[in-house]
Amino acid sequence: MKKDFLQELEYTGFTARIKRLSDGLLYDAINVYKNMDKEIEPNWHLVFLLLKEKGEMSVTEMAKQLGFSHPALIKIANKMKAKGYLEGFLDPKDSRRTLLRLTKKSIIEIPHLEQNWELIQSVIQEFIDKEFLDKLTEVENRLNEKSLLERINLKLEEK
Amino acid sequence: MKKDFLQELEYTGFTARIKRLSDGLLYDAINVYKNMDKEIEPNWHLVFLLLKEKGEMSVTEMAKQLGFSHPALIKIANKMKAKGYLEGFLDPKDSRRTLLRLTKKSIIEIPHLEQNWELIQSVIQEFIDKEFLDKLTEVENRLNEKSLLERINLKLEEK
DNA sequence: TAATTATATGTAACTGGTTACGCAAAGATA
DNA sequence: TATCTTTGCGTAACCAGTTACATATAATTA
Repeated sequence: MKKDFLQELEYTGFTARIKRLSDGLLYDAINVYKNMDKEIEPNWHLVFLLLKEKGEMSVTEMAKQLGFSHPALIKIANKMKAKGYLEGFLDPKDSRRTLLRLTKKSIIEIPHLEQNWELIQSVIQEFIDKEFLDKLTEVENRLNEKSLLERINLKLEEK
Repeated sequence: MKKDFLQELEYTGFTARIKRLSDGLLYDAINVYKNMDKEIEPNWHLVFLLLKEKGEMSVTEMAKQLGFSHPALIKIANKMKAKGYLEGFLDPKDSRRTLLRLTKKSIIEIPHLEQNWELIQSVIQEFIDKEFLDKLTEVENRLNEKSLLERINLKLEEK
């Protein structure tokens, strides 16, 4: 199997390869959604799933769960609100917090959306397997314990 | 091991997890470089390596090798030129092409930079292993054969 | 209770990438 | 050779995320 430049670099090319993979998937996903659901953007998917499961959540909680900064989540939420999929209201117990929940429109449309998600999921299973997901989880957990930045600072101190 | 929301989603969370990993590594890398080499940015690394190996290359070739769009590569190259690490000149055989090469300054500084790269590489080896890289290569190759987008369009046609 | 500190949200400015477009040179074809 | 098509570069406009900052409320402590 012929390897490309980044693949040949082994560990050195790792970060760039993950970025390449991520960007590639993202731009494909944008196009997939463009064809399937004109109104809906790819990263709304997880917002739907999260709120479907939890009912309502604050901005910060959601950002943490999904791995975004809170300003990023606010931007996503504002778009979804503008299209009528999401509504926000003040937490009566803590008026600093804005809680978000799905609208009726979302609830009605979710079954239709789920068909698309299932299709996408079945395609993802074509090119990744359980083993890869497990390895990925290991990597995530190691980085969660100690980030790349922390690890490098430690090494620098050692010297 | 406690799983987070994205990890629990299995295949559905895959794209988002790759993105989370990619972004995390990227922002860490920015901070690492901020501490180590004030002048140098993380994604210059691969430009140095590529030109060190190939001597000189055109903008489009480099973009393809590194998985960027050509405008992205031009931006990176312009920054590197501004700091004196890179120089461009017209290809005498094809005056559409701009060839890029490393400057003397780059050649002199590369040994110093290599120390940092080795340190980073040794840290990457702490949280990924050969097996993970191999699995990643498999995934890349499958997607190279047929992208996510192509696979989904095929599935849609089947129906 | 008053003052301080911490947390939640929202906005602004920035960044690293993209796509879209225009122009010039090279290659292919009538 | 003259025209058409393709390729390569560069710029402009855009986008999804970030960090930094401001403000308001809640929690803690003197």
